[in-house]
Amino acid sequence: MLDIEDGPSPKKHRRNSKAVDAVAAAERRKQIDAERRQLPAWAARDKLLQLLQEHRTLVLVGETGSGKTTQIPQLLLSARFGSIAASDKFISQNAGEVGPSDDVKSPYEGAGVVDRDGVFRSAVNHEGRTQFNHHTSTGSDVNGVSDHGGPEQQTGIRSVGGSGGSRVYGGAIAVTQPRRVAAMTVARRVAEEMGTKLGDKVGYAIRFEDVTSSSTRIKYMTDGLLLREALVDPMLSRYRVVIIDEAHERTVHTDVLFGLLKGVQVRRGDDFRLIVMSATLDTARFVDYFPGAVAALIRGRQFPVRVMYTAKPEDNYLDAAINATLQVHSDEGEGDILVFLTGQDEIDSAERLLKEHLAALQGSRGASSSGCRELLVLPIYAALPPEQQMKVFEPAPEGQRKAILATNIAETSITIPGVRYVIDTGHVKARDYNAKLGLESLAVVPVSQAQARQRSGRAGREGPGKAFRLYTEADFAVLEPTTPPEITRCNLGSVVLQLKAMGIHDVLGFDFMDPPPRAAILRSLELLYALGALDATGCLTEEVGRRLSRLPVDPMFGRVLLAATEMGCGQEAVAVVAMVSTENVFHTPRQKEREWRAARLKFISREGDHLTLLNVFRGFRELPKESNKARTAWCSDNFINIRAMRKAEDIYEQLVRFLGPPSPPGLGLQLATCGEDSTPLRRALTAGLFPHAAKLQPDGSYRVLATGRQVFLHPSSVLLDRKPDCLVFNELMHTTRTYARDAVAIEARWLPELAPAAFAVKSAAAIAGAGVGTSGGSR
DNA sequence: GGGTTAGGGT
Repeated sequence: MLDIEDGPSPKKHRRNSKAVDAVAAAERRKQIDAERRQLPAWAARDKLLQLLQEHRTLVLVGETGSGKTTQIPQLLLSARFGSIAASDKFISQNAGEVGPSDDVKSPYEGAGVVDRDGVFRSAVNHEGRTQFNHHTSTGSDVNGVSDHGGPEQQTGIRSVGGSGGSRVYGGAIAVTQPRRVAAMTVARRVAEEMGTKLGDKVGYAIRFEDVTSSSTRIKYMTDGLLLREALVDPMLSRYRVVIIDEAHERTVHTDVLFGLLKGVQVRRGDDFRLIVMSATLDTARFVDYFPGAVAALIRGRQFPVRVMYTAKPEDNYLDAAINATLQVHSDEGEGDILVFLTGQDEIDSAERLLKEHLAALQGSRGASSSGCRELLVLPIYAALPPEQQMKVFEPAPEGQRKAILATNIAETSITIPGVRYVIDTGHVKARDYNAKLGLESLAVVPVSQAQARQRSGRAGREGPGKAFRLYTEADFAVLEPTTPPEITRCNLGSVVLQLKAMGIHDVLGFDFMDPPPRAAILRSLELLYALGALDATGCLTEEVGRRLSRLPVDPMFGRVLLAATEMGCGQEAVAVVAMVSTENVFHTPRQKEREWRAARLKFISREGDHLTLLNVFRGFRELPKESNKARTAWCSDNFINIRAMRKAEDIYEQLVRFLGPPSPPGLGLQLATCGEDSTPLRRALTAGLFPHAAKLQPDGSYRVLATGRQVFLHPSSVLLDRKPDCLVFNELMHTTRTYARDAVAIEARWLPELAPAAFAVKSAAAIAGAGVGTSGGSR
């Protein structure tokens, strides 16, 4: 044991405190060890390993609280899937001590009544023991794992040119997450569980941060980052196992990875293992997609959530939400209320209405009413400044209850402690993309059943909860089962460019799990051709295409950067591109419109939004980087979102690293400055954004030159009261009308000069293999 | 003349 007795006294003292630390650490390890064994994933480990030995793809359903994300990678490592000796201290210490899985299964036995949609309506607790209830579902349950899913398709694996040949592959385990915070926090936890330093055996990598080393065996990372790695290393040769976690979220990145991984599997054969982890039960899609895949279930640990529906449809969900909040507040026991609304505006007005109601109630009851606790109304959405966001995480003061009015940020991205009641309006503001029109839209639509379940589940994180769905059970039944994958409803410019850069020529034939609309792919090919990233045969061009694929920005903005380096305004262009790659720079609360408008005045450039954003960036950069206080105050005073600014700064620095240095990954380009002359910058913007060039019409609207479409300048644009004759804009967004957002004034005569390919008619409609056409024509 | 869900990038 620990020797705390020898040595001279000063040293002894040090050793003593060290020893105390060591004892504390040992205690902590013991506790962590105990916690691990409580996890359903722990109980499942033998079965899981067996499955993984027999199958190259495992589709693992691990419900909330199953411990899949932290435990499965460690399990693989201990079984040498991560090519590390099993002498790993923690594992060897414990490997022999584990009893039969059934021994550790019992603590989770409990009972819950699960209805058809898999949501608890009520639960029966076993006397004195059950705190946790798990979803039960299909099939029998052995050691917490049950095989389910479709018939195995072992024959589906084809070996092409021998499985892997003599290629020696690396042995690390990659675990992808859709969000950076998740990658960081899970890595930290697992490092602690394994008793190693973060960045040693366990690490993480996200866009601006790489906390890994040559000894890293388990690497948590964002899915987008793994996709980036695939660009350089298409066989993902550093990894013996890739785990795609939260696969049910179906991000664009996971969906592209699926297709790539399928190819990797074919080529690497038995040398490679894929685990697709999902929190929802619909594994059939995954099992059908990956040849030879087998599905398994690890039960979760969630408190029961009782789901309630309205008896009749509500004609105004906002009013209904306010009434429901007040009703829960007056009728239900302790616990905070989480209300799902669709957007900032709606949240602002709900907040106002709720407060009015509360004030009226207070008034009618008189100040002496003591039976009624206070209700603290707190908004949360992504654009809210961090200091206001933080308020939802603070526990409500004694005798008060929080009502949190949230967008879907509270569905997955953040977990708010104390929530026992969820109010689901059944609506969400969702982005969609019309490929034929090249038009994004943002509209309030009904949620999917999966989304409704996710929302309800937020009530059962800390104790039994209740979910109030502001629609009828019949209405729930006719909702879409799941939200369509994002890849089927977004602009594919970057995706197509990445695929091309990875040597996938036939993008239309790429094996997507859910193929995007053909029109969306064609449109992206056209755009990339117009930008000069693809040649007439649909192949990546070296001078433009290859370089654009390396830049972590939208291809149009990448083109702006390349042009800017030639036009002597690289510095400014990098700043502008960094700023437009960031959402929500300006905080524009409705109640304080006069204030934020006044604050914005000093940044406004008459030439457009890009130059206005540049002024903001310059202003921010003048503040000392190390003075958080000064920066926070400046942002707060100017109604500017500090998170957005930090992100813009990170992107700025990353882009400078990519563009400037002479050797790879640097492109060795000159980043000169154009000072106060905006012309070079506006010309560079034109060189990349010309597919979005528009001309003023007599009625004050604009006409997009490439498509002939009528659009309106977005009311947030600084050009709204100036209306230049010609402009380029970042994107079109359809809400109440079709709006052009982020516009800059240009000269019409620049267009044929800077974008001859697009503004001279060309017939490239049937270009080899890829159906590349022209983007627009001259007018 | 009038308005922006949430994520993510070697």
